[in-house]
Amino acid sequence: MKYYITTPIFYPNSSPHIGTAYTTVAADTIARYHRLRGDDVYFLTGTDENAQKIVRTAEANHTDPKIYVDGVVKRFKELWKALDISNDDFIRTTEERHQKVVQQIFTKLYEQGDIYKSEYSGWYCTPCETFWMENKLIDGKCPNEDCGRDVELLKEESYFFRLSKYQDALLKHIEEHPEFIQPVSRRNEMLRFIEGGLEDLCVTRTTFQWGIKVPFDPKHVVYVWLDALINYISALGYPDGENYKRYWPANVHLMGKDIVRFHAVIWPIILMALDIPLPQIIYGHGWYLSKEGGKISKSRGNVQDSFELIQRYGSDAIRYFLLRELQVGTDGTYSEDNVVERLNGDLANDFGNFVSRSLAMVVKYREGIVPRPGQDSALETELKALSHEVKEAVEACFERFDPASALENIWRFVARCNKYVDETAPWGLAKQADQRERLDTVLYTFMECIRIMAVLTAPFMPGLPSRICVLLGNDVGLIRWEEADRWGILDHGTLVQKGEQLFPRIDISQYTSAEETEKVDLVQTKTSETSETPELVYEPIKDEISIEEFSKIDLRVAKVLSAEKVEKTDKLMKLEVEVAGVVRTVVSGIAKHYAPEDLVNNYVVLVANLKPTKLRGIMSQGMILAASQGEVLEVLIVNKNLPGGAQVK
RNA sequence: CGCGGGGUGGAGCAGUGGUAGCUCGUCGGGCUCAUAACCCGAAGGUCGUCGGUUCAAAUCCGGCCCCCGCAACCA
Repeated sequence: MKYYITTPIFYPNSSPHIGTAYTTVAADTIARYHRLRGDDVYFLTGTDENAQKIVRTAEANHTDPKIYVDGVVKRFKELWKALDISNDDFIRTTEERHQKVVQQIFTKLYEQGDIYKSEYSGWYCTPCETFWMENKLIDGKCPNEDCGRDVELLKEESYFFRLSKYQDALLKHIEEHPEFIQPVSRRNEMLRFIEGGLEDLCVTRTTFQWGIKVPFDPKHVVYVWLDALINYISALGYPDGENYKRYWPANVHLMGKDIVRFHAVIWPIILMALDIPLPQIIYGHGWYLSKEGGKISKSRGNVQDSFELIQRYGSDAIRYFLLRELQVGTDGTYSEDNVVERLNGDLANDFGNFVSRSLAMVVKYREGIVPRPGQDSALETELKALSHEVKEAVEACFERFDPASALENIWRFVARCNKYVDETAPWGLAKQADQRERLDTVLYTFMECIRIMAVLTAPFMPGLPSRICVLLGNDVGLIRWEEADRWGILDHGTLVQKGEQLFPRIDISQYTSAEETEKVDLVQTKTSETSETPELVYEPIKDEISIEEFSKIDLRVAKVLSAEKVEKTDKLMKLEVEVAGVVRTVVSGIAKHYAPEDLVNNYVVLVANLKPTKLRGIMSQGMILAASQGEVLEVLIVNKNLPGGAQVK
């Protein structure tokens, strides 16, 4: 059976953090599982490089987009290698093999009328240099209070993809294939979204050049999704490639829940328009959130360097944690404490310790030679039945894309093995001469338990099998999925060794101090190392300006008369300030950091001559100065009793 | 009323009509092969809240409160 599995292609606008690694680790585990079962697996991942955001980030780093992207892509590949990701291919959307296919498909869709040229239009106010949506206009004039002048309809030429034409066909497909979008919560969401009506999608831009050009109209660049989604077939060599014929349609596209919409709407419609079979399953998993409940992201300052984590705990442990902790379909909590808890509890105490103690006994009581087993007792029979039950449960979990439950089941077996040690008490048997055969059976069973544990965990922790095989007499052929519930596989007479601990326990106190010193390191490296780190912590210093240019900005002290949160927004606060004897309304994005009463009667710094603008329907006349870095924000407050209106220079 | 997810013993989570379960933590005991690991036992929950359906509700229906993500929004 062929099995084609993909991850999304990632935006290389910064290095991947541990949350984004989940999709790839999960896909890798599924891919490895299918390979172990003998399937003909193709596993694809890659990077989505044709985005405007990339250009901006590159500019901020004073470098060429291509050079910048090459650097980040290298980091991605290194990370996947560090995490033992076994992808068969890595596609970059800047590669010719991809661009060629996108252009070909674009042309085809255009020729058959599914893509058409039209205009992307908006009302433009020349003095304000602003586009306005039709519904924002006041009496057909510029809504800017100080302006109110006529606006003109300006158009940007654009190509559109006829999503609407395929809406019904798509709905029909989703309804007829309940497994198409998973889990069900995502499916329901998508059904509701599509039923709400699809609008044709704008698929080109003329305002920037970085990207794939429309072959017959090169001033247009293909825009985001139409380009990105096609990677799933361009990587296979569509339309004539061997791999395309062999692997398409995909068995599953795995992704985070945020991009299910594009995969469940735009992608199937592209394929329908091209008369290509649709992928079988689109699976949207949840996310890792930080302990505080927020998203893991750089702007929140809770991102930890993935390489650092892998180096500290090992790829297998990190993979185990990621796969074990996130419950299917919902969001999970990430924190380093949890990683250590899982590592110590599940991997060191349960798994690693069982391996140690059982090998130690074979070495101690039988000189490391695996004995020939005698008659089974009820205990062995029960253990064997459990291995069968667990194997089947794990297989069912893989069918449902549920690695967390799969591991939970495997650990039922691990726990049972530890209990078996207690029940059989080999140290007692060793003291009784007439229990020699019984001890042989028990010790042999131990070794088989280790082998089975290695087989079951192989897809999740790919570093483990080879390490365990070394302990069990160096036979690399021991890892066969179909033998996960068969017994009597390991030859008696095999010489085993104690070896090193598979998962040494982590000392919590040692690790916390390590984290603190690392923070100091980070600050130091971030300041010295500027070009190396793609994740810029500081905005680059802007270009020089003259004193004349600076003097155009009129900064004034302003007294806050009143403040209130703007309804239905998270960040906005509406302030009444007094400056130079005039009362002004200012809207500011500080509501997350200040309560209204914290600001009233304080003197703040106002950019007094900034062009007013409307925010959530409220006209804001100026801007309050505030310093911010990551999560922290502080409004500049003037303490001496300066009158509202005093100049700031 | 923009869309969606969630509120279950101290913590993190399972559990879609019939004695409320898992992991960690806590307390007590056992064992000594092992990585102060392993095994057994115990304490601890009005399953957010109010109302409804039912012989029976964590589970189904309705109202409300709270948390989170997306979207919007940082002049």
